[in-house]
Amino acid sequence: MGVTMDGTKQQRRGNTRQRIQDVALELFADQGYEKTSLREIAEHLDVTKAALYYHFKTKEEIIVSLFEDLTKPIEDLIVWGRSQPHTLQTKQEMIRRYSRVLADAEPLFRFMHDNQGTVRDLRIGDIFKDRMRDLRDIFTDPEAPLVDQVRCVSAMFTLHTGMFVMKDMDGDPEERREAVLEVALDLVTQAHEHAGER
Amino acid sequence: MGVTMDGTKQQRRGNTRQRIQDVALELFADQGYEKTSLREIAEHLDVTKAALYYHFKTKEEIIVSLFEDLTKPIEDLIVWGRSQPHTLQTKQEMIRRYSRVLADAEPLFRFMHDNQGTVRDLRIGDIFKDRMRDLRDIFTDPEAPLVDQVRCVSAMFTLHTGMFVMKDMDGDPEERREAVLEVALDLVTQAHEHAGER
Amino acid sequence: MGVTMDGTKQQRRGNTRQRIQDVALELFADQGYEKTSLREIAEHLDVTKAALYYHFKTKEEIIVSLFEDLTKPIEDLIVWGRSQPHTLQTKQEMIRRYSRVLADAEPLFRFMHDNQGTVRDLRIGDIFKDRMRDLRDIFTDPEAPLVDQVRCVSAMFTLHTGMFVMKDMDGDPEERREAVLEVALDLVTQAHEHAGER
Amino acid sequence: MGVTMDGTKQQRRGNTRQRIQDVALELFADQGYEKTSLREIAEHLDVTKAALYYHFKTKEEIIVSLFEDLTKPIEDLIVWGRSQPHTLQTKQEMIRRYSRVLADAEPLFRFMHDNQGTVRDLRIGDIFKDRMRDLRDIFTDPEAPLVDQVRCVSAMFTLHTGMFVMKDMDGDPEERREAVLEVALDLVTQAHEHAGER
DNA sequence: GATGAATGAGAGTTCATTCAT
DNA sequence: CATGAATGAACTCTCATTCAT
Repeated sequence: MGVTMDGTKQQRRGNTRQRIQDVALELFADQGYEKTSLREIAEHLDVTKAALYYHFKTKEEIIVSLFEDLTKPIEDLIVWGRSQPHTLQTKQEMIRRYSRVLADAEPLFRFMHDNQGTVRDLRIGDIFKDRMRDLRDIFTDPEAPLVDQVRCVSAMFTLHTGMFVMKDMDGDPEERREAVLEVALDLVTQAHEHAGER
Repeated sequence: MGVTMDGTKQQRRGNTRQRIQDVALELFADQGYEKTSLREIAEHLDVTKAALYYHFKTKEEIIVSLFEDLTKPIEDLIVWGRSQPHTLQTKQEMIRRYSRVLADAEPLFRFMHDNQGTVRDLRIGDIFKDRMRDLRDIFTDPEAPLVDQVRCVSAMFTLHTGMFVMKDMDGDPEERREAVLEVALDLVTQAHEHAGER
Repeated sequence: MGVTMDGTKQQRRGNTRQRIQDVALELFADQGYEKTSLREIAEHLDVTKAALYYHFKTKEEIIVSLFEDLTKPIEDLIVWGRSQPHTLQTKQEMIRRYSRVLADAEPLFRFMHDNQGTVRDLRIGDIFKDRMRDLRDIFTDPEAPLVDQVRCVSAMFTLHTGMFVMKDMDGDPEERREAVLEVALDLVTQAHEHAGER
Repeated sequence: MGVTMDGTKQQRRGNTRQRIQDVALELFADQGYEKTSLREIAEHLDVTKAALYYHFKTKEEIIVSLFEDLTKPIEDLIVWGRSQPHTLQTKQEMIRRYSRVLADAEPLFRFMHDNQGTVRDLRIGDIFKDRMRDLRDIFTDPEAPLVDQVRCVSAMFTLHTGMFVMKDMDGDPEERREAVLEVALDLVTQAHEHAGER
């Protein structure tokens, strides 16, 4: 129950779980997982810590739930990628879609990027690693030369870098996004071309 | 003091500071900064926590000292880069040297990579950011098209990714290192070529 | 409500109170009173904690209710004992009946035995103490020498010990029960004989 | 540092560990292990909770340390018992000594008696069980009839009961102690006599 | 050059209990 | 007859830090 202007308590229409997730994600992304305490999350929501435990069994479960809810689009992307022919077009489209996925769940991926060490220790670490590998396996031909495999991985991580590290570069964000995308597309294209030459 | 064969304690003539740094770096790189407690460091050294405070004023100072001691090569690289003409050769040589620098202080850079969020909050965050910017400014012509600037940044981060993320890829490490280097070199070369076309 | 084969919930026509008692006793006896949480009880029953509060006002009331329901036989035994002449036969028969009572409500008495400190703080502590005193007063003649009073108390507690402590002794349980009973009977007999000698 | 009459702080001459044990034992014996919080112990000592953790790694370690420090006499008794011939005299002397041991470390054994369930879960549970078995093996001849074995165990537990349960009986404590001892001695004597008859 | 002893702040977690629905 | 949502108080435990010796 919250407090209204006249001091009475107010119904929370069962959206508390969602609100916890929202606040937690914001704080996790801003300050990191370990530096964000449950007290802090609770205070932001005007709830007691115990309330958090009604909705989530542990602190880790909060981040796991966020991960599970927000990485659905990546799973979808993997499914889609697997259903397509392994052409250059497909790979380019994958890069474009992946770029969009990252942008849509920016806070989560910013969190993952800034806390790679922490994430690895959490239960989501392995899952995330698997997803990354799945994506890579769609981009790269395991028979391809190592250098082309690297190019593809580099394309993926260029998107990450573009989102989370180049924030301080000049130019407006949208322009930068396009430039990053172009470089990533170039990388997969080059990787593919060599394949054709073989 | 350590324990010798006859059970007596042994002098560690003044190298304790160094030993603290060594152990701390190992633990920070393995477990992260916040998940490594001073108690843990002290135990690994068979010393009390208070002893750490004799050598370092705070926990943060330990990592700062590591950073300062170990990033000298990057400073040198920047100085060198600035003293050279802005040719493609220079940039390629920079990439090669940077790659070596990363490899030589692998634990520190692995730590920085895995704990980007934490690092940002620490005092070293700004310093590191400045270094990265300095490097970038040597690689990229601020007048160059955005996409080429991105390419150069991407080259640098490809080296990072190659060191800390692609560990699970097949192939032996040395081969992988070379492949990564090749991709990075390609990226700066492309960035440069376009510049020439203008 | 439970789950039937077609997935719908099933009536538990008013026996929930009973089921709570059953599960609670089992858990209390196994883990102790304080180490058993209401959450745990509720989960075992596939019911919410709040449901427990519909049937019992507090956690303590659960154990009180168990105690009241299950120690009726002891009350009966006391009533019977008082109605009999204070002969040796009576005392021996009391021992036999007491032994049976303990065996019949084994989990409760095991709980009481293992948690004597806790029980003392609970509301049932005093009640139980009174019952024990009542029993003792039937066994022992307050005029009898102290040593004989001790013998009678010892007889009673030998039965307890026999049930809850000697579980790890060799021999099959039934044999052991009889041996324990024989020792207890001996003790009251000796107490009585001395009385005769006076 | 403590507070003196004039409000200044006072040295604690390194006896804090001992003081923690003393206070903890008193509270554990009075209220039980789980119902005694570390906050409570700390407050009694005018120290912070963290100070307790300087001296003991966990709450359980406090009780373990008490157990280890205070049950040495039982170990000694076992050693002594094993070195003696298995005569009636030995057994009787064992009973007498055991009675004294219990009296000397009364608070610890009162705690053990009142919290048998808790003790079982703690690390000391198994150790204690072993000690009891060792004692039993000295008292009882494994070849003896079951009923005589029971008599011996009963003798031991009569001593316990005498110390911790019969407190509310009339008569002065010393008289009661003697009466209890007499009953226990009788029990082992009877057990032994039967053996002779075989 | 280092230790022993302690602190204050705070962490995550669990508990019995309440109450509107 | 029972649930969903929440609370407040307590818990054990850990941390970086301090300081007299």
